[in-house]
Amino acid sequence: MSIRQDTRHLYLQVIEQIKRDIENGIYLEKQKLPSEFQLSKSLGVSRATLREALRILEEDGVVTRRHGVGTFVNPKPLFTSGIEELNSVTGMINDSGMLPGSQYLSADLVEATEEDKKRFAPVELHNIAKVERVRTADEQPVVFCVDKIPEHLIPIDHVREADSLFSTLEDYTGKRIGYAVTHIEPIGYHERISPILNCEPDQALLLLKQMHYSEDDVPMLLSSNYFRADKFSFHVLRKRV
Amino acid sequence: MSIRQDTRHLYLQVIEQIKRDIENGIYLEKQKLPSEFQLSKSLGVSRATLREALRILEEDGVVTRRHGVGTFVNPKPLFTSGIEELNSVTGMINDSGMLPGSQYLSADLVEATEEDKKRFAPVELHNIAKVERVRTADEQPVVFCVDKIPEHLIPIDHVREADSLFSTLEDYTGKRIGYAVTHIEPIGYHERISPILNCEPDQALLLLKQMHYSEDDVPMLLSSNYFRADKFSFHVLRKRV
DNA sequence: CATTCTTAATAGTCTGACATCTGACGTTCG
DNA sequence: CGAACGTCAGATGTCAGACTATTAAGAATG
Repeated sequence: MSIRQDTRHLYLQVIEQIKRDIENGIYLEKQKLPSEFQLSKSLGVSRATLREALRILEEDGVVTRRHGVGTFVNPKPLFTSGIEELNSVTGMINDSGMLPGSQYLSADLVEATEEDKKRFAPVELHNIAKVERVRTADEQPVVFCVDKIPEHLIPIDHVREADSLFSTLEDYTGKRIGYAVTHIEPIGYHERISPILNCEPDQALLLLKQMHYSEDDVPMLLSSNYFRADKFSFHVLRKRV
Repeated sequence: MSIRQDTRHLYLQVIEQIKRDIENGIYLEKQKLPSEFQLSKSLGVSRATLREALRILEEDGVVTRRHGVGTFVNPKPLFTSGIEELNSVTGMINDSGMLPGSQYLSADLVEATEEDKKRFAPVELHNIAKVERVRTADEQPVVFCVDKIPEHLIPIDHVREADSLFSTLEDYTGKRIGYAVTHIEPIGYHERISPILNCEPDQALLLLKQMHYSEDDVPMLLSSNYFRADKFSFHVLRKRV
């Protein structure tokens, strides 16, 4: 038994607790939450702290607050797991109820190109591990992946054994991947990749070229994923600003 | 002189004020903001209110807060105007410093398909205006658009004259488009559209199929935009959840 | 010189109070 | 009877001040 299980800030824990409670059906959609006074008592935090948590939840669209009325649980988003939610390819295949797999085409230590260096800046790098894989769902090839990882982050031997590069990288470095800047590009036909994915000539691919960063903004992984558009569909909630 | 200029909640005004100050260079990138105590004094609000504002700014990635150290202005938006920011095609072309234009191919009142009805649900519709246009930037064709608008929202005559369907629709209905659910799809070669956009056979297109909603969630416009991928680039900040 | 201690500054949290808004109910008056 | 108004309770919004936890940097120590 540790003295202190959770050293993170209180308001973050409160956010998670409330999200959990909504998830678990303790607070129902469209229903009013207990008043701030009651909630702060039952959560064991001050009203000020609770309010910071509720602000964020409101900002995230989880709840709606109305002055003089109360705080209400928003109906579930219809549009979850859009493209703005970052997930590993393994995770995406898992989520669709299929069995993820990998076929290694190559895994080499190569010299970083100028573009690589620019992308990974300000981290200095000379050699990078370049991994080419075909990702499969129920044995069928669906994604072609080119991943580049700075040499010092993970030994190349580990890379070869990994099924999910994502979690291997996280386990090994102890850092969690927090976000990725992703460029979206359509590919009509790719001389090399399309045949590998068993694509008909008219089957287009969607290329997501992503620079992954740790939660503290350290560049960790540059990957180019070519998705068969008939196997994956992406959507996004675009908001007017 | 009104009794009261701004009836919105204080913390919202504080957020805007701080954003303005950052915009205007009063607070510089990477620099530390004044302490919460000082800031609350200079803004004339309580520390609690200021903190709610700072929380949101942190959540939005505008600032970073470090316990015991201070609040810092984040270096800035490498990632602005990603795909999650909804903008009309006219707006996008404008933003890139080019002259937007439209070429009408057709504008007819047609019967809604079953799929249309499903998309626009729960609004009931029978006939919809279907508009096909080629959007140009500096006279060059860059986007092919198919827009569908429920008949009752806007007379078809108005549609034909409109350069920006987006703003015409907003002006006419008095409702502002708030967001759009967008499906992302790569198109390799389109028999009809590719030639219209003067595309080489290997030039892929990016199709954004969007259902636009007003701020109060009323479906207003269904549009399919085929972008020349060499003329537009989209990116998105994907966050781990 | 390296390590530890002290201290100042700052964000995090708590308490209790008052202000303002909303919705519901009851009263008044035409 | 019905519409307008008044009142009130309960909720979120805002405030002031105090205390805690964390960090960084300088001082003291070995």
